[in-house]
Amino acid sequence: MSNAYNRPDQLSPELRRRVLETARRLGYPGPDPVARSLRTRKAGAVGLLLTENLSYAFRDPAALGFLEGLALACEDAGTGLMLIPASPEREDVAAVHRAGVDGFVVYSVPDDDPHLAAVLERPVPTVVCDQPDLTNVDRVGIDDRSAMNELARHLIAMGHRRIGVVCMRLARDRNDGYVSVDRQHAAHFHVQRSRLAGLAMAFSEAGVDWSRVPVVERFDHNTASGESAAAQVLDRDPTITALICTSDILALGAMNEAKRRGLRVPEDLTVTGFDGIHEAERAGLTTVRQPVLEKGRAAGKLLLDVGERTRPRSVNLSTELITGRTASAPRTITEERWFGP
Amino acid sequence: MSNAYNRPDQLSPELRRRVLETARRLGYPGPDPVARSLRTRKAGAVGLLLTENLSYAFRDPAALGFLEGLALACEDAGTGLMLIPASPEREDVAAVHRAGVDGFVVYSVPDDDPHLAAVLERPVPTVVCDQPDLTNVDRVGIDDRSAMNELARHLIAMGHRRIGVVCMRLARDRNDGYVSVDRQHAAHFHVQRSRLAGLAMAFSEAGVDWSRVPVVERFDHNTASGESAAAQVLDRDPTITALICTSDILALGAMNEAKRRGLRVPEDLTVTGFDGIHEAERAGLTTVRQPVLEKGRAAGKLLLDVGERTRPRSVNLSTELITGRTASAPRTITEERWFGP
DNA sequence: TGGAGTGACCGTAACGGTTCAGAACCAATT
DNA sequence: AATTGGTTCTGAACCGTTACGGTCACTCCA
Repeated sequence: MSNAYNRPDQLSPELRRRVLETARRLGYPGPDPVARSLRTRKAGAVGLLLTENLSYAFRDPAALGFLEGLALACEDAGTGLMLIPASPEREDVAAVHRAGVDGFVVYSVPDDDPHLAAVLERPVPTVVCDQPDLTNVDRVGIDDRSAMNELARHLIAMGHRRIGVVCMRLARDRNDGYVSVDRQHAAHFHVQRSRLAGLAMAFSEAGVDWSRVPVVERFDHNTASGESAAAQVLDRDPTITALICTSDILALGAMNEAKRRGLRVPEDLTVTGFDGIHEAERAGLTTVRQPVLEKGRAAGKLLLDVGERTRPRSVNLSTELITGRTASAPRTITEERWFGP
Repeated sequence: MSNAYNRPDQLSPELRRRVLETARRLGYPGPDPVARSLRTRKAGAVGLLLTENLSYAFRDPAALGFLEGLALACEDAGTGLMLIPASPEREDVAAVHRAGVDGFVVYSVPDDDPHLAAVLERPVPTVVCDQPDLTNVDRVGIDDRSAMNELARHLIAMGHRRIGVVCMRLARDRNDGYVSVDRQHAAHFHVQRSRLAGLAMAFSEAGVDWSRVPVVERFDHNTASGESAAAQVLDRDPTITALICTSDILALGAMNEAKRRGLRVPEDLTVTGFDGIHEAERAGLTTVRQPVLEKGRAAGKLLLDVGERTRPRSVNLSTELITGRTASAPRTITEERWFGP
């Protein structure tokens, strides 16, 4: 029976014809994929864990690019891609247990995520993208720290010393406000932690006391967050010359807020982002471009590559500093040089 | 054993503890989801069939909206969403056979699609969105014909009689060029066929000879297609006062081309779209808004709604005519009235 | 004290395929 | 005639789980 469908060469055409004929007559709908998966130990699909309301993935351009790359890799391999329903609010990891997949791709989740823990218990290969950074699990990502460090040096070279920072959520708890250095170090999101560390290192070397740099965190990732965060920083510290945001979305929001206050960018305020999304390019944002689509594709390839099983493997993709039109030397540079930072 | 994991109330805490303890000691990774699916006849996932390069779904805003809505419905139900790798180039329907899912959502495929045929053979519920329009299969969509008809009447009321039309692909074969009335009627894509029919009806009633209206088709759906298609129409028929596009993407391309030619929109040329995507709104496009996210959500709900099994069910969502800034009365309206259309 | 009732626990039979060993058959060789 | 080789076909085992019914010990009440 099985042979009639899957291995036509193993039996005579006559028998095959007869088998298929009776199968049709009996209304047999073809081999059951689940039973097949059980026997062959292959599900023909990979699971994607996002731990974020799923619609986030469809609205955030960076996540979307990743998703597209992953989908392409799966398509190439003829493998299904299953989106696991794991919103942050539901602690219920049953969905992870129920997923009939050959492996998982985990995209940008906090290191204490319960769904991630459930994934790692499953006896299937896993690839983590961006975060967390786990030893003994395959990984795809970028060097967030040095990428941000490079951007910081770029601003420092321009003369910026009085800066403000807007970053994405650092942990699973909501903290829309200022971030202590302790919280920065304890952040459960490796990516944000690294980007802040890159900034801290560069500015410390330039003689700036990092502990006095205002860093504001926002839980939700959208332009409204960027706006309110920028407002919060500018309200407290109107003398800053640059506002560094850890994502383009936040930076676009910050630019809205700057315009609302009548601040010209970059003449009155330098604004920078991170990601290199399309909208940022259109706005001429100074930012760091990371290859989001390639990240997805690399994650898929790594997971589906049955060869090379010398785990763990780690892929670091390269980033590029994009010098746009939103960063320039601060107006008050000479004055600042005089008085010191 | 099974009870220890899934039904703690069926056994004493003591035994449960002992079972779990030994399980851990033996390195038992928890119940196998595939075996469970086989036994319970529930896969806990629905399949999505797109029959379009998967990355299309992530680039086309309308498709993306649908995807988001569907993902939300699945998330609410705690169900996985599996993207089936079925690019149009590969005739290989094995992926459909291999998918361990409880049902399929089919989004906008031609009526002669082989993957669709394979889906319909599977003994699981199916919901089709937009196209094709099959009797005895659940359906979610809009009334494309009357929506487009309403838009046409809007333009007719403004005085437009000399029009050109740009539409998306009408069949699986590539035909980048003019479309005969025969091909319009024979189109394998129900949605495009209906939209053209809505136009044809409105303009025929207004005294326009539909067979002489230039209709140009493009296989690829992007702004470049809109540009070249608009160019093709305007080259042959520079006297048209309105260019009606069957999608916003095409319309945005058409506007680019108009600008390139120094034609002002809407003073020199009226341009309209269809879908109501975000970018169209920003551009002030006159178009028809359809609730893409709701379509996805409705499709998911229909599929997952275990109750009501009086099939087939059909959901028609309502559309809305958006009067933007890209349509106005033709400049030559008095002249045209004098000489007739 | 016996019998019914209750609850905890356990054994077994599907679920629907794939795979593989070996039977059956036929032809060719020794 | 017996052995060998090769092909086609059949049957049984197995994948890991859940549903179900049966066993057993224990309690409660007459």
